[in-house]
This record gives sequence, structure tokens and C-alpha cells, in this order.
Amino acid sequence: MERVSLALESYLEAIADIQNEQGAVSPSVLAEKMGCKRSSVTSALQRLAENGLINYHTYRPVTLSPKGKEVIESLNRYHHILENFFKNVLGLDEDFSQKEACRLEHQISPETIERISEYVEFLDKPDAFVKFLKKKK
Amino acid sequence: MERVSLALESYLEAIADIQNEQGAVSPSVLAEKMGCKRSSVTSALQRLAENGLINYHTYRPVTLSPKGKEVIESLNRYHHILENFFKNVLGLDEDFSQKEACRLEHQISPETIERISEYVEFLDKPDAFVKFLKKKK
DNA sequence: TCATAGAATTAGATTATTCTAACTTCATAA
DNA sequence: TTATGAAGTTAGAATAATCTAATTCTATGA
Repeated sequence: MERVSLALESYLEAIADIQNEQGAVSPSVLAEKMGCKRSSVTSALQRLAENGLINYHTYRPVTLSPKGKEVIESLNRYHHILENFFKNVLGLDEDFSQKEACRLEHQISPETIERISEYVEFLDKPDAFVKFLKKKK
Repeated sequence: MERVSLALESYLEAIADIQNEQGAVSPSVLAEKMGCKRSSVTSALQRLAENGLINYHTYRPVTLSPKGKEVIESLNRYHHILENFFKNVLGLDEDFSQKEACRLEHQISPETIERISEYVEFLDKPDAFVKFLKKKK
């Protein structure tokens, strides 16, 4: 997956969210969602377009490119796995889990995510897990 | 704990490492360890000093301030908990666990760290854990 | 004591990100 | 059909982080 900065990845996610919720993505709505100024959005859109992650032409609605969609799919998966782990394994607050996942999904490596995912599945098979724990003893 | 950027936190950790390994900390050694130019080190030292994390006077050896020491203690603890979790719970490679911990220790929140720490302790008490798993079923 | 090599810093440029303020575009209401 | 206000963009500045090149220290050996 094409990785860009945390900042750009966050803009990309906000774009995907808005697209899902309301169809067309405008810089104003994006700025609102990101809690930043419209001019910062323009700058971010330019950089995302340079990276081939969005289709962007001034004064036109923004859409995700195929590459952008791939990134979003990965990030969503990462987010989901992390949030689930924080909430259901560590027992952290739902809201907090969501925010923590938002932050860490940009930093964590694919290997770690896969292992967390496998681990959580493993937890759902208590018998196998009990065996595993006995071995540790 | 006083949080600064990932970049500055990394410089701070390198300073602490060098101090432990060799006593005095010089910009050259720091640059070597960080894989960057000496001029970047000077700039980082200035910013760390502005944040009150180190004692820095040009052409003098660098030392950690009390605030800096606190940050380092937290980071070390975070690192240790994460590395242990990656290696011993997720079963990730030792080297990889170390590097991943290095990256994530700067992003993860105290709450999550505490829960991971508690969780790992919990795992070391298989009886309690088996009960927990039965409840989930 | 003093010249100099190597260490350290400064100067100045670059890139990423954000902001304010100024300007442009566009959709629409009269 | 056009004026206008909101939406969008550009211009220009600031900060963080990094680099190269130039300059300044400083410790040391003659």
C-alpha cells in the first residue's frame, strides 16, 4: 500500500467518509470535518493529487483514485482490527478505542496488524488458547 | 509527561542511550546514532533545550534535565511493555518487536499502555484467564 | 604559544504543514 | 442577464525538520 504522511492519510480518510455519507466531497465540508482552514484543504488536495490518491481539478468535486481506494481499504481494515482489539480485548472505552485506532492505524506495520488479527481470532477459540497458556506455564 | 514531536523524542532517547553507554554526549556521536548530519543535531538540541528537556550550552556536553529524565523513563516503560507484548504475546520476531515498539511508543496513549500491561500480567495467570474466556463464550 | 585539524555551529535552502488575507470563480436571485 | 455572496484558490508567512556549505571553536602537538 502506498503510504503518505499521517496528515495526508487523515485527509484521505475524511474524503472517503464524506463520500460515503453525502456523495460529493467539497473543500468546505472537508475543512469542517478536519477542523482546519479551507486553504489548508486546498494544499492537502494538491499533495494528495500529486501522489495519485485522488482525482482533483480545481472547482470540481473530489473523488478517490483507485490507488486512493486501496489505501482507504487498508486503513479501514487496520482501524477496524485495532479498534476491536482495544475495545473487546483490552476493554477500553468505545470512544477512546475509536480515537486510539485513528491515531495508531497510521503508524502500525502490516505485520503487527496481521498478528493482532490472528491473535483475536485465536482468543475466540478458548480451547486452543487454554492449551497455549498451559505451554507457557 | 511532557510530549514533543516524534523526532525530538527520538533525539532525546538517543541522548539517554549515549549517556548510559559512554557518559558524555557529543553532537557527533548523536548524529552518528541518529543517522543524520551534525547540523540537524544542533537544531534538534536547540529545540530540546527550548522545551526544557536537556541542558545545552554550545560547545558543552549535553545532559538530560529532570523533565527530560521523566520523559525518558516513560518512553522506556512504554517501549518495554510494547516490545514484550509484540514478542511474547503476538509472537513477533525479536528484532521486529524492538523496532515496532520504537515507532509506536511515541504515538500510543498512556491509557492503552496501562491496559496492555495489565493484560499481559493477566495472561500470566492462566486460571484467571480461562475464567475470562469462558465468560466471553 | 600558536597553527591547525576536527568538532560544532551558523547561514541559507528545501519540503511539509498550517495559517491569514487577498483574490477568483460560480451559482443564483432579482 | 448580471451583481453578489459564498466557496475555492492563491499568495505569502510561520514552524518543524532536514540538508549542504561556510564559518567558528577548541584542544593538542610542535
